[in-house]
Amino acid sequence: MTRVLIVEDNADLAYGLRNNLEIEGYEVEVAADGARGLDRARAARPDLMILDLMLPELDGFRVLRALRAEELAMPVLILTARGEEADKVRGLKLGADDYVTKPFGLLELLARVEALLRRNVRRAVDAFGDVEIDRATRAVTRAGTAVELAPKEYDLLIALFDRDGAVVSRLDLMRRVWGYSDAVVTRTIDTHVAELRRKLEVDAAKPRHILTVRKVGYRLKR
Amino acid sequence: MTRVLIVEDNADLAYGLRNNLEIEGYEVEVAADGARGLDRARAARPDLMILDLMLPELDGFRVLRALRAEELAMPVLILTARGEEADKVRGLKLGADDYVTKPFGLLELLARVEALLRRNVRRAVDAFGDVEIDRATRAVTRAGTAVELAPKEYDLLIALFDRDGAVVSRLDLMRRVWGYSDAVVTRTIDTHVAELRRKLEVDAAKPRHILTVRKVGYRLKR
DNA sequence: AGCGAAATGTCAGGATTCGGTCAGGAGCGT
DNA sequence: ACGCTCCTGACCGAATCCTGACATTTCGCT
Repeated sequence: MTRVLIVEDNADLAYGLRNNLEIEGYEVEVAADGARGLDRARAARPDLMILDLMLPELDGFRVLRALRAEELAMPVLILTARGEEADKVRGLKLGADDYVTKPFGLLELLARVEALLRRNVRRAVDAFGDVEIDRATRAVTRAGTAVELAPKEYDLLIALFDRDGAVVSRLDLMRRVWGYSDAVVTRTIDTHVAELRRKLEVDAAKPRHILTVRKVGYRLKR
Repeated sequence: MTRVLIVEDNADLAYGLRNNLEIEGYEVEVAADGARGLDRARAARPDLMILDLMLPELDGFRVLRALRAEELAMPVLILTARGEEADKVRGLKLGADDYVTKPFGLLELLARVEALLRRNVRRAVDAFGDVEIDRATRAVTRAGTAVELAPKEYDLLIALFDRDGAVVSRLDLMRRVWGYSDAVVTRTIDTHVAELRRKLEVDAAKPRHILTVRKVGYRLKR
């Protein structure tokens, strides 16, 4: 499910957007000011953010800057007021991916949202080593032969894969895969990692892709 | 220039549709009631009609019947209210070519408009395995012999088919087939899938096309 | 190098969740 | 009233998941 975060203080506009995006099949969350938007971006890691630049208190520019400083890399579509050419340019310089000028046509906005997501979505088939992942069907193959992954295993694999080789902390894994907000002390994560290694590594005892980072978490080396 | 006639009494909705269709490059005309719609269909001979079924006075069904009686053969896309299964089926029987359930997503509507206009040129028959789907008549055959599908079953099949082999989540199915916006906890989807398998699979216990993706939904493998 | 604590790996059974199946009943059109 | 369709809740088996005990590894410290 593709998740979209709308950061917009105008409740009516936000409501309209939410409705239409939901009808298109997105999972939508709305934040009414910049601070909350930033919080939700950190916590929920949406796939796309729609950001009004004109916000009370913490304005859109600062939200953008903070986002990029924290390396939250989701595409951002900014909403600018008509004629504010300078805002638009400044927004794009700060790392926005596209802009829409208010008042905008719904269709235009939806088209841009789709375009951004499509551009951002990795190729339909991801791969590392001799493992291939087909996200459309949730099918995984190793050296060409199908590997049956249980749901949690697949989710875990994706969570690791999407971080592009960077370490994913246990807490992050708990959040992304298990939906918990706090760390868990059991061996749950390790067990699933072990299972993944068994199924995807040539030698599970000497993993070459699914690596342990002691005291932190795991990472997936391509 | 492709011309579209919208027959819709809700002025706001008609306005929104007109705008978006015009942006897409169609020439659009709006009629606010059935009688006027019929007049314009006769006089302007549009390439496609978008017809709300719920109209004051002369309702959509009568417009449809009159159209077909006069052998005005342009494709007709009907707008039905959520849950009005019967209306939809009745409309299709009266010669409508496709339907969209309100509230609908613009992108979905545009996609269907395009599909209808395209189909007008060459009528497509979809197929997977030994199953064939004729969208114009909602008829399905397996190994050449007709299979009777209930409306929900057909809609479900189409929802799966249109995703081109990708997984369709339960939530998506709920939205696309049932028009709900939130997940439902009952066995509704599963029973209908079971029925589809019974009717379309060689061995329903070992489905080769309609596949379960645990924790997510179903997918249709061609 | 040797030690110990902490972190991670391993494993197996028991608990849980999920999907398949079914029958009953409501709703609706004929 | 009848038949068709659809929804629902209960039941069941199987897949999946979690857990806690134990083994092993890692790493800082002496």
